[in-house]
Amino acid sequence: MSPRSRIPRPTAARISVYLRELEVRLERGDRTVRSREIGESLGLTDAQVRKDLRVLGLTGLPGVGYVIEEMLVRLRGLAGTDHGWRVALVGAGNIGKALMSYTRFEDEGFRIAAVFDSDPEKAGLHIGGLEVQPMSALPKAIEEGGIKLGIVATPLAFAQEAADALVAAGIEGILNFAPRRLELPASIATTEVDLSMSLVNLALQIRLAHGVPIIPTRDGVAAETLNGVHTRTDPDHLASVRSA
Amino acid sequence: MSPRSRIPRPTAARISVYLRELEVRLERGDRTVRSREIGESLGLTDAQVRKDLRVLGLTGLPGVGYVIEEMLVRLRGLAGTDHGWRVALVGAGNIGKALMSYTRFEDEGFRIAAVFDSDPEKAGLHIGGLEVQPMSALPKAIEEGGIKLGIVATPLAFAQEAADALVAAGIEGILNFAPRRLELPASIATTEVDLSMSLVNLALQIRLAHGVPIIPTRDGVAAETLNGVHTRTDPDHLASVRSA
DNA sequence: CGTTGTGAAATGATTCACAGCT
DNA sequence: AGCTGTGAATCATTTCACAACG
Repeated sequence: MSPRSRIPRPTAARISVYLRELEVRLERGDRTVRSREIGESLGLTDAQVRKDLRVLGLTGLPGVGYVIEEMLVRLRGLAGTDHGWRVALVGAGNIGKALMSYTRFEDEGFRIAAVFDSDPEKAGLHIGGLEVQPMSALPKAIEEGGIKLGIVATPLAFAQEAADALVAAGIEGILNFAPRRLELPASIATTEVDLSMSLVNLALQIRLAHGVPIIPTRDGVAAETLNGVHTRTDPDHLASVRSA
Repeated sequence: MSPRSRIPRPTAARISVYLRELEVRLERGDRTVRSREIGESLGLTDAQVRKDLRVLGLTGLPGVGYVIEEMLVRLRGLAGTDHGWRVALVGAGNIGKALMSYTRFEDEGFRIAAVFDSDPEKAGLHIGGLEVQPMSALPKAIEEGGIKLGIVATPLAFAQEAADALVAAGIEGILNFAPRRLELPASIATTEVDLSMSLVNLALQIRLAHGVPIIPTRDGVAAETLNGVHTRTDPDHLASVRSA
């Protein structure tokens, strides 16, 4: 109960990256891996990798490295993807449909267990083995289905309403594809995937790397340039923004 | 030319977040905004917001705040979304199709100008006003179309090949939806959107917030708990991982 | 006035470098 | 002989606190 150890935020943000890297290496037939190898693949120093793994409760064998299978068990245990998460999807539009046929969710320990849409036209539709249900069916389905995660893939205007319905039904976390921040109780976890903003970030990387001129508006002195963010192979979420 | 000022990485990662926040406020009819207001919406301190804005070349009016329109011009100028980016999409599967009908790209200054798929079945298909072209048409279309950004939305097995084709054609940045790191020259910018990993991150937030027991394998002392990452309203990409 | 802009202090994360283990 | 685990040093970012400003 007493929190003795904490996971630094940057470390937490890297867990999913380690997970995917280790899955690739195991698939490839490797049984162990050195911190330097992981670091090279991911653009981190070996010391940083070791520090991360240590704080995640993973320990290696001097002279050898880390046992991949052991790491996977640990990391999947941390994420709970070993015991399987059941997920509710709200929104059966373009993005929703793409998610329904995204087979990789299953591989990583997630199952879309129910799909909802407020459009009566869509209710009843069968897509990818799932029947689209009306929003009225949501509370019961979530409670009885043991569903803990929700995905909001609705149009912008309906996103908050969808989120509210999920929260009211007792969901614990929301993956939000709508291009807005959702108003949520602090106890609900969220991750955002804003497709436009991903492109904006990509464009920014390019502009900043090339050196965009800054004109410090204050005193007349002008035309500095700034280098920034080369960030090859960058991933993830869990950013910058602190808790309330 | 001489880089005098640099943008701290965390600041760079927040630019797109500011951009979206300001768009919402302008739409709502606000003309100015205080650093504290932005901070409250985004979960940052007012001082941090002011520091960020300053390094981005934005300056406010003491006693009043910042002029939203001015900020938008500046930030869009930084991202280059004012002059419009042309984008090539590779992969006309489920995700690709969803992206083709994602109208928001246009609003934010991006236009999908060409779509390619290696599957001859798909070539010739018209989706959302665009004709799916064979991969052989890619180099010419990218060069002649002034296309600088590429999106990889292919199956896993074809992702690297798609990326190679884009790079060979002279693309500057890639938005990657395939669940693997792409092998790319250091000069190419990338942003990853890995849908499964987004869910993993969400699940991790929940588990870590609840306090997951860590058993420090080294000495027998067991069962610590760790609090971590509450991260409400978290966005973006541009992470943790450093450049090579 | 209330809010910006910013040095100085505090916090947090990464890198270094090497002792210790297998 | 090679690689882990980790204190100590460095580097980066955030917070504090307050003078300057419209």
